[in-house]
Amino acid sequence: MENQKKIPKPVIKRLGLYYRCLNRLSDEGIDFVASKDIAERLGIKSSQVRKDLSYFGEFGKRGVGYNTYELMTKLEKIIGVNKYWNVIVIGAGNIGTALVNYEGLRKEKFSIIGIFDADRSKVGKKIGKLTIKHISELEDFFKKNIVEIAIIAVPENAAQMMVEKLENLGIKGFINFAPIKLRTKLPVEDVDITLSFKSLTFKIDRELK
Amino acid sequence: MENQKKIPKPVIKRLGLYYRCLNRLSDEGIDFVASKDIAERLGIKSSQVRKDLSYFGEFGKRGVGYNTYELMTKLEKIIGVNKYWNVIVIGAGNIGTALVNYEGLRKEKFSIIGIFDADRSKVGKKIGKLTIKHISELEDFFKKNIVEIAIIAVPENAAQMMVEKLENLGIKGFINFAPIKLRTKLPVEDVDITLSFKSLTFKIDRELK
DNA sequence: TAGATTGTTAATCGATTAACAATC
DNA sequence: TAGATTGTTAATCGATTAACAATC
Repeated sequence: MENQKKIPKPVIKRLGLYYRCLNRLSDEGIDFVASKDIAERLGIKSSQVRKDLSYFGEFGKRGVGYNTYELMTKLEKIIGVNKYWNVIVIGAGNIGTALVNYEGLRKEKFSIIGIFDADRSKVGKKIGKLTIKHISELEDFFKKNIVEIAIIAVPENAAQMMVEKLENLGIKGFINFAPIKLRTKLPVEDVDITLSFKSLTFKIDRELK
Repeated sequence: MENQKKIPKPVIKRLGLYYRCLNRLSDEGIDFVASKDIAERLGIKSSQVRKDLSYFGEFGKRGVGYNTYELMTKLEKIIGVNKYWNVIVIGAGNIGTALVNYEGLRKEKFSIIGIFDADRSKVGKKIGKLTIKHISELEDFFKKNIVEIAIIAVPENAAQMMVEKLENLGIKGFINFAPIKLRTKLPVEDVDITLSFKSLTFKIDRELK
């Protein structure tokens, strides 16, 4: 229920953290939890937890806290991981291969159902249970499968072209590993581990925390 | 030169983006660049570029812009990637293995010089040019090598213990892949790809950009 | 009831941006 | 000089936090 107020970007990032935290609490057999407890585990303020949740509804009981399982289920729906998402990987290089092998994704409701590469010498090779397909097979693949998310793991110069092709085929969003800003009207999440390393060295040199 | 004013967190994140952008411009043979051009490539405002840079000095020429190579070199020093950093990986699972194989890190001045695991059945196996060592060999390894950064790629329950061990051995900072908040006085950068996926599905469901 | 904790408001804090004098 | 673009100030915008009435 409730307001269609604009959700601040930092809140979106924290939703996943809350969800993860609730999962842990649930595993630990904790049935009720106060915003203060969640905040402590995540190293933030309890008022921030309450404020963030308030964008989506009223999930707590005053004087008591939140029902762990109930809030977890609510967050699951809000984030959209109450169902499996079909994902394809574009680019069977180092990153693409690693992602297909990474079982963590599937656990979090993301199923990689295909991997594609432009290099014909890679086509036909197996990665886990998947066989690398050629880029030219994409169109056909979209006809036979529901594909929602594409992981862009191709070199920089090929990324934008692939994005346009996939947009035309009806993809819904991108996880982008190419070190470039993608031009698209669809949602994109950029991932660049080397940027994290650079933030770290900056902090180390300045003795920041 | 200049002020020891506090650097806003978002600025730290953008430094790497600026550096990357300057690298491209340099490759493209562009000798001078205006803040407007940098901003356009990154999808931000030119005043933000100028303001961000101003925390570290005056690098431009009015009416002209910035000398690409010069600014790149300055940023390199500011970020701290004007030298190589020695990195070890803790945990030879999926993520740890992928990182050792990922040549992108070395290109960005991060050399992985060791990988460690608690599982003795993995010890002795090769990943690229490295041989997996047992956790118990860490102390000795620190005596024989300069180790600055540790990548935590072990399961959640082992992460905090490893952090404390490494802190005692004199590590300077952590890249953390464990889905947990590490308690340490040293700088940490958390990396969690599944969080990016969750932000994406949230946006897809709400038709946000 | 007494104690605890929510949901929300208002105050504070921090980051972004427009605007412009300085100057190449 | 005329035009362009910086570096910086001040205004705006957005996010966090403290505080507290509501209520379990």
